[in-house]
Formats: sequence, structure tokens, C-alpha cells
Amino acid sequence: MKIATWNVNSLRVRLEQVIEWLKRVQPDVLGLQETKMTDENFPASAFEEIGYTAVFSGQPTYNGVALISRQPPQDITMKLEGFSDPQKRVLGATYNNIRVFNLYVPNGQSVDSDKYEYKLEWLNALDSQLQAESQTHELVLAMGDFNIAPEDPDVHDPAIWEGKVLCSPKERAALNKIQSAGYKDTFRLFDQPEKSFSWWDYRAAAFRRNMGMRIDLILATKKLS
Amino acid sequence: MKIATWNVNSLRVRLEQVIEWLKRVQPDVLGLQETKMTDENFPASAFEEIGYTAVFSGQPTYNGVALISRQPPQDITMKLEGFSDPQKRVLGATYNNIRVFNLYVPNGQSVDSDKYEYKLEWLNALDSQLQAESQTHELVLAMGDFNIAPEDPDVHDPAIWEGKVLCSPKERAALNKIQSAGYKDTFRLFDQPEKSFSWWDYRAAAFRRNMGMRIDLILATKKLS
DNA sequence: GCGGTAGCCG
DNA sequence: CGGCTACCGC
Repeated sequence: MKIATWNVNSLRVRLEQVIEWLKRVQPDVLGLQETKMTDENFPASAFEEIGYTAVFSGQPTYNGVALISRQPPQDITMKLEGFSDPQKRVLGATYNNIRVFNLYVPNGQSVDSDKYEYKLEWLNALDSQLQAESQTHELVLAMGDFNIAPEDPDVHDPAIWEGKVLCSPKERAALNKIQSAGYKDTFRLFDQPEKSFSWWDYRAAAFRRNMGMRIDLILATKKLS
Repeated sequence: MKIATWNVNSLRVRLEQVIEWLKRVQPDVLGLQETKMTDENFPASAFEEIGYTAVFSGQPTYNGVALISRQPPQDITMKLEGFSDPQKRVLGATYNNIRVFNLYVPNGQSVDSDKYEYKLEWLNALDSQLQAESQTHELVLAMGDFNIAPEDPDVHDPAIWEGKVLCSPKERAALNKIQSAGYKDTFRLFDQPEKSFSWWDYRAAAFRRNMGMRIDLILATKKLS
């Protein structure tokens, strides 16, 4: 199984690149975040034409997630249990006995904002969900844009980012709680080059200088990892 | 002398096409309307690079006129005498003893709007200006987006447009007044194909069906015409 | 910086 | 519809 995650920041704008990437890389499952489109507008046929199935949970302007897969998804869920949220950030589905969660964790804006509190509550609900899932499924995978850099090696300049949103202790503690319940950060199961990042801020021309962070993660239960 | 007029609806967006057109057609003078840019942003160097001089009178978002020419402009004016107007719709300049006015006549929106009254007042001031110009210059040319279809043959469907803005009697009377003072509608000095238009509404896919109007005009004093 | 929205104008 | 201005989020 080949499983991947991609924050597309508008699927309408990025569709052509996503289709080309799928044709080239041929993953079994691809999780998309920030599709930024309603379900009525979702370009399902573009994926069908190249042999993929899509499930999606979207809204206008913000958020929106999708799972693109070779096999049809089963037991689809679009929310975190017991956490009422109009924002579309969760898509769970089962493929061949692997329970897959595609997640767009709230960004949190800054540690002193309401959005940060929402992020922490959301992560708490995610922890509950993933704990429950690992009770009922041996093979669980949780991937997506976590908007958390797990540790300092995941940050281009830890001193600058210390305590800031994406790196703050409470977020990292929330992620640690999930991990200590058995979910492994799969990227760290193997040796990796230094300064391996998944996100670079548009605003600072950060990509050119590799001033990035690793905030997109694929977690997996022990058995799966 | 080859003289032309073009409502560009944003010179920033249309610049490349304007430059290519100038290189191909090589007019002596080109009047642009709806440049939609401030003078600070005007791309004067793009014209200089291909051997043209530009004068311009712009504002943010709306209106804005420019004259592009081989020869440098003389006796530049940017207003109608005795008509105070923050909107940048007028550019006059002299080239080789030809007095040229580039005009973006107000659209008027609808005959029952304040903008229609403004259009009529503006046209009255234009008449005064052009009368005065023809006293002091034998060769006067007034071109641009007049937002008036002079006569029914200039309208794809005169019945639909009867009495409406762009065709209403008061506008046509204002234009007739200018014409009867000696300014000729140069397009009608020669035989022309039926349904020759200069503008088609974006909104109704009007271009595809040639549902246009001739509202962009080049008027010239008798001696010049 | 690069996505998105909404409203204004012609 | 296709420009514009604004603002929002990351």
C-alpha cells in the first residue's frame, strides 16, 4: 500500500497537478486538505477518468478534505465523535482493513487567539477518536496537515519558533498524547535527511531558502507501522 | 496620419496586446480609455521601448485615459474647460497641427440615474470645449468611447435599445449638437458593412452573436475629415 | 504570497 | 463576464 497526503490550498487551482501526480506516482490512497470547495463543485469525474474513487467533505472558501483511492472507501466518517464542528476537517474510511483518517488540523493562528483554543479542543477530540479507533482496528493510519511540528529537528529555526503556534508546548503535548497511545510518526521510523520539511511559508519566500517545517504527518498504529 | 482608439478595460491586463498591436499596425496616435491605473503605475517605459511616447491621466479603479504617439504631444490638457470633475476622462494634445482629444464619455448606467444626468452635463461641457477648439484650430479630432450609438444602424437591435442608455434621445441630441457644429462621424464618411460594431457586452456572450453597438467614435472637423 | 470571498462597475 | 477594491486565512 502506498498512502500519501497533500494540502492543496484549493483543489480547483491544483487539480491538474494532482491528476498528473496520481498518474505518475500511482498511490493507493491520497488524502487532500484545504480543497476549499463545496461537495457540489468537487471534480469527482476527473479522478474517475484516471481510475480513482473520491470521497469528500467540503465547504466554501475554507477547509475541505478528500480521500482519493484505487479501492472504494468503506465505513466513511466525516466528523470526530462527540465534537460538533461546522468546519470540514475530517474524513475517515477503511481500505482493505486499514482504517485511514485524513485530517486538516486547525492552524491556531497564534497561541493567544481563540483559534488556538479551538485547535487544542479539536486535538483533544482527535485523541479520543484515535484511541477509540485503535480499540476496534489494529491497523489505523492518521495523516494530514497537523499544523504541528513534532520536535525541534522539524523546524528550520527552533529558536525563532520556540513557543509559537505550530511549535508550542500544548500542541506538542496533544500530539505526544496521541503518539504515546500507540500512533507512530512514520517519517521517523527511518533515517531521514536533516531539514526535511513539508511546508514553507509563501510570505517569506521561505521555500527558496528551505525555511520550512514538517507539519504534515502520517501516524500509524504499532502493528501498521 | 493613422489615428486609433481603444477602450482597454485595464491597461495592466491589456498591456501586452496593446504593445503587440502597436508594433504590428504602427499608428501615429492611439487613444486609450479605461486604463484603470494611477499615473505612478503607468507603464510608460513599455511604450518608450517600442518608440512611442505616452501621456496619461489616471486614477485608481475607474476611468483613466492615455495618448500614445510617435511624435511628442504638445499643449496637453486633461480637463474640459469650466467643468470641474475628479474623474479622469479627457486628454487633449496637439500633434503636427492636429488637435486630438481622447475621451471616455460617462456610461450613464440608465436614463433614470444620477449618472445619466452627469453624462448629459459632461457632454454639454464637451460640446463647449469642442466648439472652442474648432474656433482656434482648423484640424480637430475627438475620439474615444462615447458611450452613445449615434443612430439605429449602429445598434444590433434598435427596438430593444430604443430609449435606453447609449441610445436615448437626449444623448443622441448631445452628440448631434457636436456634429452639427462641424464634427463629422468619420466612420460614416465611407461605405461600411452593415452591423459594424465596436462594443459587445461581456455579460450576454454578445460578441459570439455580434449583438454589439458602435459607441466608439472618431469625430473630425470638416477640414480634417 | 497566494488562495478564497464579497461588492461595485460597465 | 471580467476588470477592480477590499478583506480573510495561512
